Amino acid sequence: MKKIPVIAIAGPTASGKSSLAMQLCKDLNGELISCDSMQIYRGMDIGTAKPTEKDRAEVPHHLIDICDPDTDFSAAAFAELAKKAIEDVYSRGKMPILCGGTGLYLDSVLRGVDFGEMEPDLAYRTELLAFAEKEGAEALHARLREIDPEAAEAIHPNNIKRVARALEICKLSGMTKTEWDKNAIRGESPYNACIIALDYKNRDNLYVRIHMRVDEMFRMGLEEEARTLFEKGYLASETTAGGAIGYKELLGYLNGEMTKAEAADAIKIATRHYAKRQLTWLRRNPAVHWLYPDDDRYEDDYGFVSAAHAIIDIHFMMNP
RNA sequence: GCCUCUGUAGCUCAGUUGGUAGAGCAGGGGACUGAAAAUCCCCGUGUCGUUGGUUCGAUUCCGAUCGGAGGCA
Repeated sequence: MKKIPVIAIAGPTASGKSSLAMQLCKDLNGELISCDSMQIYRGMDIGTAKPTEKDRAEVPHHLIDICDPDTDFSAAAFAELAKKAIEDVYSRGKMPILCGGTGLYLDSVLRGVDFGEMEPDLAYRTELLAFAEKEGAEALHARLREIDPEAAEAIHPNNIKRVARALEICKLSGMTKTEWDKNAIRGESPYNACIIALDYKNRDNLYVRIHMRVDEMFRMGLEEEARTLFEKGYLASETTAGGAIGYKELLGYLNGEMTKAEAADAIKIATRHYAKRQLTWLRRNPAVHWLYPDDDRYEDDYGFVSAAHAIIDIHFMMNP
């Protein structure tokens, strides 16, 4: 059976993914499918650098603003929705173009992981974290080692979140996490994906873009947006949305614990760290085609976009 | 002009009772596959302001000198 062709634009935050993806959508009669763990939340617009109304009117965007910030979301839920979106776009004769910085989400979609039905067990999670708090991280890790030594070997004892997650999967699935993973990733990817990832020759160029973007967010009213979310109780909770960069750092300022300048600085630092982690995630994937916006050989934006087209053309020529 | 404090890693600072030094942050690298903008792991040689002296040996003690902060005039 012929695989559905898709294009994926990945890369660290503020690298220029969105504008490249937008241009490709226009050039290739495509629709954009966001793979971003924070842009799915309504009301978090400025801090997550969501595409503008104008952009969204020009090119259809999928999987943005699909739930409220207090919703429990997961990579599995995302993969399910993304699969439907891709099939929908493709069935209408358009090119699905994925774009986003959440590596786990992107991979979950592209690998065609079969997650199956399983609701998260939040009560058990809390219980495990409380256990680690009281008895120590080593004690929690020992519990996992007893049930699933292989998974325990792979996860550092200090990483209690992931140790707890592994135990949760064991409990819910009735098998070890190691076994569960083997079952889930057995299937081959249903997509013929051309993955392009952006990086900068000079890391400072990326960081300057990040700094400018954060300053711009403040000018656009990030503070007001954060205050609104804060008042609705969205930021106080332990939800995924509450961990979003740009909001959690502003909490300290809204509580009067730091100045606005200090909060802005904290946002920039957190964003730089995040960008670095995104690059680490992408670098281990041998399938990605790297593209450098600050490469001297691109005289202008047009040259850069042309390079992206060349990569896409070659990919689909060699993988029809 | 005099007195006191201070000058150590990109930044903030420890420290060496004289045997050339170490934390946090920043920065770099890595992991990650049903919470992921989350979570976790690894990486610290720098003319110890400069210059004389004492000493086997000084970043550490003494003198001078140049920056910085404060006080008295």
